[in-house]
Amino acid sequence: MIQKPKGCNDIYGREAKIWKYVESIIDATMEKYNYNYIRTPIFESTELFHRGIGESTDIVTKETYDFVDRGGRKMTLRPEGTAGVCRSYVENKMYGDPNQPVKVYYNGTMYRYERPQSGRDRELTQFGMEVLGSDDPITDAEVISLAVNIYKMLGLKEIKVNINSLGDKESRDMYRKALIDYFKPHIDELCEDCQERLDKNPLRILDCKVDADNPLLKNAPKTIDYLNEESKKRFEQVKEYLDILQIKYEVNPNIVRGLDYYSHTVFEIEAKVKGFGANNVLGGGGRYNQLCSEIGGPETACIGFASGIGRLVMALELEEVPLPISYDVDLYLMYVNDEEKKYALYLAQELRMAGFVVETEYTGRSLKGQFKQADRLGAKYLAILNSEDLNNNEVKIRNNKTKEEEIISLDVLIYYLDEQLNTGYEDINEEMLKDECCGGDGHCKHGGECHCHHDE
RNA sequence: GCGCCGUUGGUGAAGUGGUUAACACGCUGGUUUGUGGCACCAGUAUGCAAGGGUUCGAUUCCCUUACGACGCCCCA
Repeated sequence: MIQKPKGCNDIYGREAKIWKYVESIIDATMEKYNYNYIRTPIFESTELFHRGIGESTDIVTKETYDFVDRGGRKMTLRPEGTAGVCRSYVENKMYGDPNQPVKVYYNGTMYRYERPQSGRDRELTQFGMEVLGSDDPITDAEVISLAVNIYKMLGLKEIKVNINSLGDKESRDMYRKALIDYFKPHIDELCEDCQERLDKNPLRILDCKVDADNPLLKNAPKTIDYLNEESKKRFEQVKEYLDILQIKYEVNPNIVRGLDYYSHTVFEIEAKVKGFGANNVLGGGGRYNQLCSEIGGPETACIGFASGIGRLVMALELEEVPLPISYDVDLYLMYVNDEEKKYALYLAQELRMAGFVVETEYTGRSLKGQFKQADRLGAKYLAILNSEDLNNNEVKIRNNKTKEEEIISLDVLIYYLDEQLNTGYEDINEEMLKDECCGGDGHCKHGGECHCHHDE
């Protein structure tokens, strides 16, 4: 049997419905913040990622999907979205547009050659946004709050925002040196991995799982102490703006982010949901003021954020967030003989064009089988086509909830269904409101007694 | 790149070195000449991930590969 590639997924059924819903919320929220949708290629010149991400980590050397095309060009499936957006900004000379900063968002698949585990696949879908062309801390705050608000709009409650500042390049280099000086005399007290990290990536030591409880880490120099005056002031402003927006955050000096291109603000948003595996970060981002110039453009101050949709969907499921997803069909058309079948085919089209969700029979089931199928589909109404009725220009309609049947004239069928189904929808909406009316504590926001049904 | 555990039908799964691979759900048909969801009856894997090995004989033991799950490294 032909299997899908390792670490890739087929998204279908209920899960696919959730994805579409999540993406619709992302689109709607981005539009409100006036971020414009951007699509860039799924593969780019290998060089873009090498120069953009930096050569220092394992990432570029062994964790990308590289290939040579038929023309001998070195290509790489994009492992992230930021580099492509920056390339596009530079190549299309968007920096020349008087309308600065340029605010864009994307949503697409990324490819990383890694060993799959919980919350980590080889093909993943990320959405993200970038603000290019402003160094004002107000953009840092906007990006962070936009990210948080998308999660909130989706109904996620258990999220935590961690922020930190790496300062400018000068601050960052000083800090890196201070860390190495601090850990070097104590190298034997660190785990094997950390001993290797010391020279390669000392900031990562702070994030080590093995040494997490080592007092050495708690007393290690903090990024914030190594910020120069300007960087410090900048960070304070970001925090002030976040306070104004009432975004809760925690300053976490261990948030370092792995890539070379980050400076100043960096942040991660965690899902604090039970059942998440080792990878519980929904998304993260930060400021990258050097990237555009590194790939050949003008120096451009930028900040961005990216988030994996797979993990997001996982969080929504684990948190059991109620989602407005409908599986039900309005009407299921049943028939037995060929004459009825032809009419069902015709009628289904008419009703669909009139705006109803209509299903009919495709596999020649018995009438009994069709009743069962209608239930599986959650059909609200059944139309039981009968040659005799049809000859009288009528059709038998059954309310599949009350089991009541009525003979309806075909001339008024659309009107009849519209009336019936509209009341049905109102019922559903009222039920949904009830579920959300209190926070689970029994005190109804609308005043009065709470009639919500809570499992606990 | 490293480690650990898995892979039996449409689904959940039991099981064994040896003629017919449990059980349940589902599905299809019948009892019910066009109104089911209950009940009863019947049908439903030429096969136990793939390849190789050990063996008289392997789904069952061993090896390799693929994929899945979880963790490490890394984390964009």
